[in-house]
Amino acid sequence: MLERDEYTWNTMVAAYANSGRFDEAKELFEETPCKSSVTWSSLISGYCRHGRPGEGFKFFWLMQLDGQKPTQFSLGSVLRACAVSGSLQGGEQIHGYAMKTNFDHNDFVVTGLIDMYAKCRSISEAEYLFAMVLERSNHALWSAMITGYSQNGDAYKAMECFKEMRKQGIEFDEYSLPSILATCAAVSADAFGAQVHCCITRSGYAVSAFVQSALVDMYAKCGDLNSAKLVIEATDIDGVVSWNSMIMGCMRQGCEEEALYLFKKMHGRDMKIDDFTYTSVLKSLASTMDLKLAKSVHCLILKTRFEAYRLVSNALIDMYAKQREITCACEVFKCMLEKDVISWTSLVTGYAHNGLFEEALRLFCDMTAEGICPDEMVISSILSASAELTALEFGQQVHGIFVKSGHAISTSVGNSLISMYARCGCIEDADRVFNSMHVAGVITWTALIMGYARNGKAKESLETYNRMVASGVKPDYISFIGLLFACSHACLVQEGRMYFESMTKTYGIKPGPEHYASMIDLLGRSGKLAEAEELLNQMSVEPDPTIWKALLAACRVHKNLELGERAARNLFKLEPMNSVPYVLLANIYFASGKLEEAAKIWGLMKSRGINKEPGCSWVGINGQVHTFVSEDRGHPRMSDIYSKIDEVMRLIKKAGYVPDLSLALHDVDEEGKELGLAYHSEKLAVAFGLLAVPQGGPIRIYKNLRVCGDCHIAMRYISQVFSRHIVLRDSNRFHHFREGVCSCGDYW
DNA sequence: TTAGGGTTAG
Repeated sequence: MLERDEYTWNTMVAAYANSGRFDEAKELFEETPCKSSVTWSSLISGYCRHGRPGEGFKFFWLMQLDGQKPTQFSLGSVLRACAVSGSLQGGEQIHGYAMKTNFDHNDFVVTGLIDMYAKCRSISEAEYLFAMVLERSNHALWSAMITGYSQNGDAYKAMECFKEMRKQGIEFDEYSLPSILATCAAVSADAFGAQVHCCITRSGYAVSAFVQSALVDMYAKCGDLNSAKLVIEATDIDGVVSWNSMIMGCMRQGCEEEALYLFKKMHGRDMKIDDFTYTSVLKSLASTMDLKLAKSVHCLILKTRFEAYRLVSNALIDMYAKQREITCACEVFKCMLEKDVISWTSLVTGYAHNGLFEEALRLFCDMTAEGICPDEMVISSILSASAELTALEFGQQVHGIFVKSGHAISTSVGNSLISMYARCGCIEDADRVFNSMHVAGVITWTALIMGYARNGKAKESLETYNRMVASGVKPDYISFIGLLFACSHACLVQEGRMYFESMTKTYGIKPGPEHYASMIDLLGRSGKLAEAEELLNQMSVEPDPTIWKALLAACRVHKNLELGERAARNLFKLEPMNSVPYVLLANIYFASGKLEEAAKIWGLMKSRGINKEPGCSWVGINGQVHTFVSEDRGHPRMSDIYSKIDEVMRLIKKAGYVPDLSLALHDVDEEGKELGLAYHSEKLAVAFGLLAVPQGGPIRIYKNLRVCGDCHIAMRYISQVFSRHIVLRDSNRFHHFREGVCSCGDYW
């Protein structure tokens, strides 16, 4: 064997270690006859660069045991390893050792320390070290500090630091530029970014791929796609990062087609395509609904083995779920070897997006059982699914899990909690969450406005709106849905008209179908059918089914046959299989004495094979749902329930309740009618609630259809006679019965 | 011969 000098041994160890061939590097290292600090540093640096901080650390301490003194090289390497792996503890240990060995004033080591502290989220430590440096003539030192501020989300300080660096006559370089541009991108500081761009053009750094991609990303994030494109076209560099940023930028601006075109162009040019490219492309595909293209991109991902990247697979799950291909989403999820919280979140949200709320809840349980700690995204998502199912107990448990996780309640979790509690009829809890939040944005306020409206508290809803405006938060499209909903459910005609007008006049928001539906409901039910019709005729878009339904319901109350017929005919066209317009129209005929016409509608309904959805009420107790239909005999405690109903009827009649026999079936005698009413699903549910819910607790009943008028009266009496808070959520709204009074004021 | 700071993504 040829004699090698120390120089050659070291070069060889470094070459193997730096290319990640650790077995060979270690073997050579062992064979090296006189190991110097350079030999050690070469091996340590290799481990630290290649994401193996544990081994880097091990050899660093072995080096000291071997009697070698640390150098700026070995210290720099282990600090980098700590920074990359986020190991603050390890970094602090090295900091202590650097002080002991008098390296704490070495430029290389201090830069490494600043970088390590900043990346370990201890920006004040980094700031302190930076302040302690007397002679700051070093690029890297400034660069580390600027990046530190930037990555810790302090854009202002990053920009100030950049300006101060320039003031002190230190030139920027290709390292400090991408950081400052990323800061501009994060806060959309396009004016500052453009100034930096001018400096770049003059300096010649525009040819650096790092600088170019940071510039493209800055413009793309600030929404200036043209400038971003010009930056790409200005040089011959075909950097994958620049293209990725461009694709993301197009996607964010809603130009998915353009994003996909760029991807095809990359593919056609045989450019490098990476995991970032695929995640951005999949995100674009999620909103295009182009399943064919989606599948071919999926094939490409499989062919190039990019499904091994968790973020790519997560994006695939999300994309398929949004394209309503939940089976494909499940397949991708199942094939993943290592799932993270985002993988689970994507599928949980995907289920909810496809209306599979029970599956979403089940998957969330599987996730916690697997020991995955839920983050705020999945918490928000699962709270919405719980709200959809009015699964209060589940929502409460999720709230508990989140509190236990020790995370502070973020705005998105807070908003979801308010909405969940309000939609489950617990408006007091919604209000409590609202008051505990430090930041209330328009979504937070709107959740509470809508919550009060749903729960029959129109006054509080309007008050909340006024408080929001007074606090300087501008209402949005959805705020007005809540507000007008509140007005319509409390018959506040004056207020409704005023808010509806202010929507366009003060805030420039064009009313949508939801706003019209509330207004027409409000005007119609308060008997102003002509005004309702006028508003309907003014609409610039075609009225949707909700609007016609509101009008038809109003026509039923006010017995307006002509308008009712118009509304019903429109509904027959728009929703041919919906039984509601048939039933309502038949009722209008019936009430106007046109029995033949009524019978015709019933016949029409039958001949078209449309069935009236059977009324059904349910009560959830200890995680179990108890469902009742009218005259149900299927519940295991039926005899107790029927005895309780007899008792209830006896007691509430004594208190003044008179059954409304007009709401009973028409073809039975008086006694039969009364009994029929007594065994409506709502009454069976409340009787069960009285038996099963301990005194003092609210009885929560859910009904798939609107509550029957007689049951509504009975609930009022029951709440008084039995001193119970009864919460009844029907298909339309919440009714809170307390001491003989309903929150809806009997207007519903 | 060994070393410090940089861009894109739910």
